[in-house]
Amino acid sequence: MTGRMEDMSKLDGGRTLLHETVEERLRRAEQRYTGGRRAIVDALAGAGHPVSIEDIGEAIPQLPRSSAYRHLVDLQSAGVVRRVAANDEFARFELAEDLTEHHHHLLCVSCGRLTDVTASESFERSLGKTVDELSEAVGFRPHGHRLDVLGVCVNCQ
Amino acid sequence: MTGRMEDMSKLDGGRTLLHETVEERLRRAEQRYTGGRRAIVDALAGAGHPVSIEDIGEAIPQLPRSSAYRHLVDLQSAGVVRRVAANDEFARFELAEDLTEHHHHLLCVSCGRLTDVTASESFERSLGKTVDELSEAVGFRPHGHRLDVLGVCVNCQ
DNA sequence: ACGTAGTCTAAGACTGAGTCTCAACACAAG
DNA sequence: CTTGTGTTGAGACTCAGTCTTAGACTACGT
Repeated sequence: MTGRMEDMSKLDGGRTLLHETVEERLRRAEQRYTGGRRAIVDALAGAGHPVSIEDIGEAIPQLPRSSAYRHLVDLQSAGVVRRVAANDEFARFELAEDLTEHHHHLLCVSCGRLTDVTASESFERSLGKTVDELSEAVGFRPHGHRLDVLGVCVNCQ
Repeated sequence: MTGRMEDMSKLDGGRTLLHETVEERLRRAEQRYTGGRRAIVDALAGAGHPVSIEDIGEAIPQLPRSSAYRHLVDLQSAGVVRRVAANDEFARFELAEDLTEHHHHLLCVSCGRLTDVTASESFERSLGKTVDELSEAVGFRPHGHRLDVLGVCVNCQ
């Protein structure tokens, strides 16, 4: 980061609560909530879909890649960020599920783009039940699940 | 591959049909079904879960990595093999869905291992319906889906 | 204010999974 | 056997992601 980042925390909407929660989690992990980290959280919160390192580089050009990677690791171990595997070679990142709402992904097999979607309550219940059944059968202890729909997005059709 | 591989196609059970289908698909892609490729298909068919390059290297030590990677690319474009993204940095590979049966994965977040599981008919119907609804809402054209349960496997508990 | 101990950052060297190249090889058809 | 096309092994190469290091910042005690 060139110099400082004091103008990074642009006020906006209900984001204050998010930042407080993140700060709290980082503090618990004995980490500081610095400008670079805040900028990444802002980028993730504003995107509405998992973002790649490339996206982050475009959103925050002042932030060196090495710093971005390091921040993402720190944010992950503080439980703020989750790594998402797409089908290409690039990792994507999104805010931890309990900081957003439970959702699934549409994955475009042509351009690799991910889009967030939320399913109905009743489907989620049925899904949860199935997940438990499948896990129990082999002694697996489930922490969560992910459902990705593979296909072609509007732009690529 | 050192020399030839004529002793690679060990007879076994219902695998003959699989090999015929694979051969047909490769021929359609103007590719030959050689010993190295056959060995990879055998390894995938026998594993019961998506395998990493590492796994393939152990199962077929004579096969150089560069050849394994190339074969996997060829098999993918012939529609025989599918690449599976785990949550670690390593790619895994499994036979295309129409060569096995539709299934989902248990993904151990500790060791990265994937296990195949199949869900009930009725759940699959409900899942299919939800997938269609979610896709239609944003003009996405779905080709398929994947459901991964994240958690800790028996060995890692 | 001032030190100072611990944390954070930027820059770039480094690692390694996956790709590419190329010369040698296998097979099919004449 | 020869010629054309597809295949193979070996290793060089790429580049996303990690590690290292020297220097900058922050919190906190005095």
